[in-house]
Amino acid sequence: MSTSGGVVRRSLLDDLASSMLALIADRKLSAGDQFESVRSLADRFKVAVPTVREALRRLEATGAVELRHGSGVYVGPHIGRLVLANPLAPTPSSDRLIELLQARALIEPPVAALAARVRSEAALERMDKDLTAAAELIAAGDHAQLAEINMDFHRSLAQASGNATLAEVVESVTVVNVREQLEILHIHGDRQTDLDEHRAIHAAVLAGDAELAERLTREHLDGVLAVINNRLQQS
Amino acid sequence: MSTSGGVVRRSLLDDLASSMLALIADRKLSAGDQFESVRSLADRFKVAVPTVREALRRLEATGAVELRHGSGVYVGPHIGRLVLANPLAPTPSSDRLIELLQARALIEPPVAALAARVRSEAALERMDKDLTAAAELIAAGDHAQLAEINMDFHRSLAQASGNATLAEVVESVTVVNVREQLEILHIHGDRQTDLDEHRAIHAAVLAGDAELAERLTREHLDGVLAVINNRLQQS
DNA sequence: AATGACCAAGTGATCTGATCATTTTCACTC
DNA sequence: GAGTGAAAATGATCAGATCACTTGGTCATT
Repeated sequence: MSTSGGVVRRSLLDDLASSMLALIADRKLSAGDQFESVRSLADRFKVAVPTVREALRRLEATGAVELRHGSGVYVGPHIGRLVLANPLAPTPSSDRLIELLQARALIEPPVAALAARVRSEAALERMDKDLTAAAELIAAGDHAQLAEINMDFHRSLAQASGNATLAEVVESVTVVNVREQLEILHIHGDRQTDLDEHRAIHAAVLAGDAELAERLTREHLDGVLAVINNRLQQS
Repeated sequence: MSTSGGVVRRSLLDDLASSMLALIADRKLSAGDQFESVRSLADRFKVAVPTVREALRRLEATGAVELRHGSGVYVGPHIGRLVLANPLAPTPSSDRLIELLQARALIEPPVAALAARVRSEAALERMDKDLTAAAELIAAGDHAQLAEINMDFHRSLAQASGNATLAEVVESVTVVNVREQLEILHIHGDRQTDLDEHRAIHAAVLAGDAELAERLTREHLDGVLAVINNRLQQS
């Protein structure tokens, strides 16, 4: 009896999927590491290749593994996460978009406050990098990239709270589809204002001023929400 | 040219998956509706059965569809959601558990406040039902079921906010694995106290007292967190 | 007429084994 | 030593068959 092979029976595919996760855990693999070939897994678990592939697709759907054509199966970036953005989510309707932003305006300010108290080292540096990158992208006029980086800033801010679950939640609600939706609606806030506000939030967090960080984050998101509400009423 | 068949090429499986989602959307199917048989989908998209199944497994992983042996393929309960609890998440460690509860203590109070302002009809009734059910389960001594219902109460509370995204976030952080973890750690709060606190929150929401609802929810979750911290230090 | 046992069709689950496409490695050439 | 190209490893997809479960209807029993 050991770590591998020989599933215990229950529904084959369920068992396969969890056995493979267990295998990854046993080997202490983490995101990016190579796992094991499809054929080898089929041999190990005594099942056919298509069955293994179904199980892998299930894991792949949530970012637990990645299948790279011609290369192999790798551990995915979202292994072990509790909260996820639905990878199959449709681009949100205007209503859903507003709802999403309201949710962010509710959640992120207290997260910023916590971040100001905790000030997780690595995340602070990441925020700084995000701000630098954003400034460059504004100068270069690359608005698509800028939108990404701005979202990154919010994610870095959440990571500074030191709470991985909160970081996952914020990551999930700063989902990229939103950018597409904003572009469809031709909504663009004042980019320089956004950057300034982000800088102010960063400074507040760095200074450990929780109340200020919370207030600035709330005002920032409420501002974004106001812009969007305005534009939507116009159309 | 029409709604079905004939994918546009990009990576077959990606296309298949999104084509199937598009098909579901076109037919205006919603959770629980029967979709289409695997073989029929294979014919429609001119691909082999195992390929269709891989795509279906991908959709299944996030609750977009369900495959019922001998019966058919059905639309899943999570279709269209933005935020999800990772269905493959491991039972959290003690640290992760505390983190999770801290996240809840941060997020849920403002959600409760919003709920008190919005008071979405259906959700209020659901909260009431949850409370009734909880009282009965306490009497019956069914602690496992009770834990579920208590989580349901928190989800119903979030739904009362009228913001689907917030409801999804709260649903994701009230993930069921936590119950297992609590049982492993032999942590049980005072059940009657929990029920009383839930009732008080419900009353505050019903009365439209946002400040009170927020405060009570915060105290409630901080209390749960305190209990867990105590027990963990003992061991 | 109501009930229950049984059968048959539909459908998902899994297998076998082959072929194509992409990536990676490495020996060979220049 | 650098570039090139074949070969190996590996994922992607196909085809068709068989097993297992669900469901609805038939039919005998009561």
